Amino acid sequence: MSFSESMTGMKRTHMCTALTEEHIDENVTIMGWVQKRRDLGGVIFLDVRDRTGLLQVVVDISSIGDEGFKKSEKIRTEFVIAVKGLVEKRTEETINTNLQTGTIEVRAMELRILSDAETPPFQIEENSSVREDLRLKYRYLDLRRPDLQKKLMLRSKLTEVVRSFMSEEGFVDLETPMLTKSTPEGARDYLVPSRVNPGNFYALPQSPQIFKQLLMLSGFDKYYQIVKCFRDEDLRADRQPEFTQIDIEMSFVDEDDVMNMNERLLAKMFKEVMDVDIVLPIKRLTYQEAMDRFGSDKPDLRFGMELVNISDIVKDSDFKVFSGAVANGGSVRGINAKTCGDMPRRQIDALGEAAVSYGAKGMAWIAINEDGTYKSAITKFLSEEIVEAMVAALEGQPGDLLLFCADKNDVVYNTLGNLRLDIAKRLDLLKKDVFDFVWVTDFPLVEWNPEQKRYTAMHHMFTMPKEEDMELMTTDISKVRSRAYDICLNGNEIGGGSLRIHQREVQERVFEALGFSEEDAYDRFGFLLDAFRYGVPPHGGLAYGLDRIAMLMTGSDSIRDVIAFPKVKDASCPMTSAPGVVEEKQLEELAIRIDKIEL
RNA sequence: GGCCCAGUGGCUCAGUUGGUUAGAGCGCCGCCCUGUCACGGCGGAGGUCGAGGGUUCGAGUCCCUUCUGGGUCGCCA
Repeated sequence: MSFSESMTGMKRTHMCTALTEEHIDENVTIMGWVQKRRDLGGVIFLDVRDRTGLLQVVVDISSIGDEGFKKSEKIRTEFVIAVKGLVEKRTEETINTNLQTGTIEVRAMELRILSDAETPPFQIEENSSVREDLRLKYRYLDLRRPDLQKKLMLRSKLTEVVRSFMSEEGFVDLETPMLTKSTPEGARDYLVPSRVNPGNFYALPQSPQIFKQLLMLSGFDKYYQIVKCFRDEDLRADRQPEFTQIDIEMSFVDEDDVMNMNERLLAKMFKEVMDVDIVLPIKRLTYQEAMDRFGSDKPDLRFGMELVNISDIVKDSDFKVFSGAVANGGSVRGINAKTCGDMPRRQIDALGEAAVSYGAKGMAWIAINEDGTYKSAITKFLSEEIVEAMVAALEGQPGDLLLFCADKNDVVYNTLGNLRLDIAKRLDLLKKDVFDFVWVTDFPLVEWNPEQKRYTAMHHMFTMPKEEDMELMTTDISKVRSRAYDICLNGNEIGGGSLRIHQREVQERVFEALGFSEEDAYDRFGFLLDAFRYGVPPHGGLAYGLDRIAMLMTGSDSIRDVIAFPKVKDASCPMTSAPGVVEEKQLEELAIRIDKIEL
């Protein structure tokens, strides 16, 4: 039986933790949820919770009267109550140092139950260890937990800082369409059927890329938008099908202009939200350097363990795994897992299995015993001289574990780059309170897509090639570098951007190089190419993954923790059960027939 | 789509080589208690061990299938 009283005649005067010793002897009215009740028989203590925190209410029969006390005895966890009462100082012995408001309490003079509540399916408490699927089914209860509230409020603070900074810098906040045109390149689109154009579909934007470029062409000069974007791809801890970008575009700028402005933005974000000082300018690595040293285009610079190329040392050895890889145009590289020399064989084998999952055929290793001798399955294939040179190249010391991978370069990078992270995690080198930024620049313009057997844009098709590489466009496009840049934080890509092509003929050359006929290009991007006839400012920009930044700021392991209502692995929502089937009538109106449903 | 991990009262977990009636803590319900704040005391309810099938004299435990969730590879311009 539901039970509730009217709020009429009561007005909240303070949030729970707004009350301090300065309010002693004041009459106040507080409202919130009952976190905990401690019924001692003749006196009842209630911890009342709102988004600011907890406050203790004392219900005493001498203050509240018979009827009020009787009512209070019915109060249970998560009831919503209003309390009119007197702020009192606690005696020395009854101070609770664990509570922000622990030196005071409110003596209830009048109490109303605004809403009763069933016992929740899990306890509402900080740092819950409840299974996430249950938490997400009852997300509205999960969101009552202080840690999640803090994270979402930090996110709100973050967007507030961004908006104020962008506004001060003269950026214009402009909205772009959510119902737009599908662009088959890149990620899969979410499609929206059109009722008035049967058989036609909108796509939800993967990013406002083309629109923001057109806004530059229109003369808005500086644009930004905090905007939802959609990608119909598989989820990860740091990937949701709908996510939020801080989308930025500027006219008459080069790389340094964009990067400098964004460094100031990042510095302000981290100063005002986290009170963390970022050292400017932020380090820069070229893509090639990032791959060579860290095996990743989003390197984690919080620790060393850099990759070392030992191809020259082993290229003439009799060990075919090594010499063969070099002969085939690949390389042999290693990393030094410091202090891991005593790792049990089973764990080394597990690393080897991980290496295979990263694409390698295997992983070679040399453990250096404390007495300087080696434990290894490969040293017998190599001369003592080569082994010594390998150890020296990796600066191996007694107690170290050296890991090697020999293959094509991209496999070697991927394998060692990931092993480097696995080992760092094991050695607890990934400190969450350290924020190490790096720009990665000079990305290749294109990458080979083995499935489609053609080159596809690495960033996107509007990315400007480097001028000095322009002549390679027709001879060897795989070597063309682009004027693209990513901003990485602790091994996460938190943003990326580029200077855009603003010359129509360059854009057409890129389309052509990517295998688009003029007809295809016009079919898909004709409006953009047309627009380019009418005066285009040189422009460029950047887009941040807001969720990822909030995730890293809050030390969360998943962006689900900084999104109020996230989706789970199969892109469904456990709370609303979206997506769901729709009525036949709706499908008819949209001229859609469901062909097959796999059950 | 592949691989790995998890699923046992409302929640978090334990459960030995397959062997009596499946346990604990928290929560919940009732009674008692006027200074608790992890309140305390006494009593109590609550389980098709995710589901289905199989092996076995006997399955929470072993095997197969499947569902749910998480991680990851592919994928993500």
